[in-house]
Amino acid sequence: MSEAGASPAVNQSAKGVKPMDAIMALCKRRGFIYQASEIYGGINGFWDYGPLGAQLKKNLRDAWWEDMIMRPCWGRKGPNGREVVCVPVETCIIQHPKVWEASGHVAGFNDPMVDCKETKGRYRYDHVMVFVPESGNPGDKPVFAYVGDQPSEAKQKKKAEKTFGSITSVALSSLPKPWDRVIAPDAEKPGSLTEPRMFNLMFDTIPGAIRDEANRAYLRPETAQGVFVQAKNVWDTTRVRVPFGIGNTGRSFRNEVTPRNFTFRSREFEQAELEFFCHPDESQDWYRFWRDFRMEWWKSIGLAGDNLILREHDKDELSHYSCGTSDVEYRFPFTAPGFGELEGIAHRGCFDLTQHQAHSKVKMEYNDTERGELLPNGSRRGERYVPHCIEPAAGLDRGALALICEAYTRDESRPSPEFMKFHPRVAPIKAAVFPLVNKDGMPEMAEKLHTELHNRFWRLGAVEMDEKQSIGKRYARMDEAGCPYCFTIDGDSLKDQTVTVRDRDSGQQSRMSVDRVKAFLEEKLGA
RNA sequence: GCGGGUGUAGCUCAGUGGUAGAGCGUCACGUUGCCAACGUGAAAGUCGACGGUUCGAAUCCGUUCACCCGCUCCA
Repeated sequence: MSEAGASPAVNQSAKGVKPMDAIMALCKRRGFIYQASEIYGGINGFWDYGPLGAQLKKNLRDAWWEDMIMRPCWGRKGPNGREVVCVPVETCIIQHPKVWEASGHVAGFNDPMVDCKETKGRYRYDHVMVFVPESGNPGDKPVFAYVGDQPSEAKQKKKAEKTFGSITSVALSSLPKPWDRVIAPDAEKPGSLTEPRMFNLMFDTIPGAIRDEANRAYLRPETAQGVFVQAKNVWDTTRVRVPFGIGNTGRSFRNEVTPRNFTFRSREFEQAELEFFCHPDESQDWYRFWRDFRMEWWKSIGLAGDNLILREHDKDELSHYSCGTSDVEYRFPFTAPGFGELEGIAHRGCFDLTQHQAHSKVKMEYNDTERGELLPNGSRRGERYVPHCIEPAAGLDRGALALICEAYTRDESRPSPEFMKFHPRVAPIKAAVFPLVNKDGMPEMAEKLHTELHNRFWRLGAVEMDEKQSIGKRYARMDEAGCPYCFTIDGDSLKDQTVTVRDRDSGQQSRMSVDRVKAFLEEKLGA
């Protein structure tokens, strides 16, 4: 999952932006999100979920698991005309350090690095050399940076000789800053190199009782690599056939330079990633398939308005190995009028498996017995290849935050102006039961209904009973928690066994037989 | 990383050197017959933390932590 950040405004004014302060206050007040270690003053970049937030996030995670692993894409067929097959794994936060060397994450961890703003290249500071005129004085002409033994060396040398004639090379570190006349290795314009910086983007730790630097390991910065290093085991041991997906969810850790924007950029966060493996020839079809489905999925759980967009990366934004990447982006109050990434869907080609094959010396080729030459006996010879991979990688904390922001609604005309309009599927409290008045047999009948509903729906979320204070306050409390349906037992209920159901969003009430309540909720909750 | 702002009860905030406050929420009792109703009462804060000045600090000074906003950054 990349970090594209907010994209530019697209014809949207900032008006109608919800107040982030009020959303954060509600999150605290109602127990959605607390600051981590709050009693000690908090810790930068870490957040905890309270009871409602934990259930909300669980519902989001469950929805992902159900719709991506258990019944992928709601049972629809993939571009190959067959049902989509996905299996789960659960891999460790700490992997062998070589995993992160192969993935490219470790590069630049221990050494000062310079970045190129133009090409997005990153170089070890002490590896960057510069061609300068032999006289030592380039005047107002640019000088040419390169990295030894890289293609950039010959290219830059040619340009430098054309500019200065006889040249010599010096270390970048010997040049005075700012380097506004330095043309970076693969860049066109001068001045694109940043100051050298130490990057400490992965958290590290030292497994083993004796503290020994040689044992240094890292907390994973993404769950995806756990899938790649086990992909061969999965296709060797589980009878899954390409094309198929492997899902992995869990915590990841990044030492973000600037944690910001509530939980949006946290140092500890949870991902839900799918790596979908397919034949190279089919990869473009699968890429489009997953991109479109993931957008549709986020809409289905309540991000249905124009605050959600699918943004295809420009060519110059793509990683060098990717031939397509899209982001599902949400217009958060703090990114408006721009957007922030919820999920990246990347065509990763065979980059990751090839990298691990090279570093581990373990063949990552898949033997596809549905392909290859047809033999006289009717079977196939089989085709061996490194599968290509489509990666829909979602951030669950960002997803939960988007659900919260989208749900937050203020309507001054309502008795309870502030309420959370969660989609029933993700709402942490699914239903509540109230005795209109706490006497005359109403509490007993309410308790009976509450028990019945709880026994039926506890797997999905809370079913609450509230008999305290006035009926209006109880409705308001449930509105703020985002509970979609409240059932009230009144005097008539005891006579004719009916109850009223109140719809959170409209405030409308209707009466139904108490026997029908369970079926009503089953339908509304899709249970 | 730079600049600005904020930090006092669960939430929103008042309190500029002399007894720690309000509204809302929460809880209890009573009342209450469908939308944050009413009455009475209660609980709840080492004033972000540490240090300094002072007879005395929520208040002044220094340091620090956290959050928000704008730049920067985001392998």
